[in-house]
Amino acid sequence: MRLATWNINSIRTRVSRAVDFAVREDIDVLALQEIKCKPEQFPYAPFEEAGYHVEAHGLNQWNGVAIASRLPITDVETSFAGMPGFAKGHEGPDAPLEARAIGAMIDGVKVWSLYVPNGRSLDDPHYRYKLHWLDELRQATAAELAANPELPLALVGDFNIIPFPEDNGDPAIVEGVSTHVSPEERAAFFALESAGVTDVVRPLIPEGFTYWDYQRLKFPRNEGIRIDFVLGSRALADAVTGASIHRNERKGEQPSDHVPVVVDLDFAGTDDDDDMPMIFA
DNA sequence: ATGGCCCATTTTATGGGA
Repeated sequence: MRLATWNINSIRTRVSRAVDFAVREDIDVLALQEIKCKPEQFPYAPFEEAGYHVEAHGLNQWNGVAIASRLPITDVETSFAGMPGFAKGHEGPDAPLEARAIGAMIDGVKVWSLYVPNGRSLDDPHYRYKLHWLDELRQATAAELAANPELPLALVGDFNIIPFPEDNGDPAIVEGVSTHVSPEERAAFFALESAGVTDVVRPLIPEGFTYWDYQRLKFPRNEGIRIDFVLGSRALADAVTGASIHRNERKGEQPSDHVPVVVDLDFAGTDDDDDMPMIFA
């Protein structure tokens, strides 16, 4: 399986970019974030003509996530257990859920396309929402893997966290001042490791940005940040044979401000049966 | 001079993005 994640920043504006990329790169599963539309507004036809089935989750013009797949999709979910909601002036347990998660089983792999809340500023209610959302994601992930430790599980998407100082090439994002780099956000990101998932791209690609702001010539100056990740359970990580960050997708007409991140998975090479020897051809 | 963008919307302002 060749699995990609991409914050597309409006699928209606960039549908040809998304489909062209998927076809050109031979992607089996494309997880999208920020589709910025409702399911009935999603441009399904170009995907279907290219052989992809799409499951989309969107409630309004904000957020929105989807999974496009050439392989059969089952067990679609549009929120994880405990996922909190948010609305202006409407914090708390009864706040409405946003369209920030869609999960599905695809060829034995559980894939979640995630769009983590931005946080806005350190003193904003949205920041507390972001930390709560991440803590619930950690708990849901831990529970899912406790119930099925051998599950190949992929949490992919825009995490809106810059894990390491070297992932921040944007001088506008300042440690101690800005969101995305606070100790609490980084702790929430690394706490996902305790739930059983790790960044499977980092070992193969130690350096590289996935987002450059549209403003102030950030891309030509290479003042980007690394915030888009593929986190995998042990069974998934053991199957990774390659990874790539598609920096060229930031170029050209009407790019998204994010670029795709791709991982190659080969489960045939994984010996996950303790009683049987590996069979070599 | 130290800024310069882009998206969607019951659009000509506003909310959101990181």
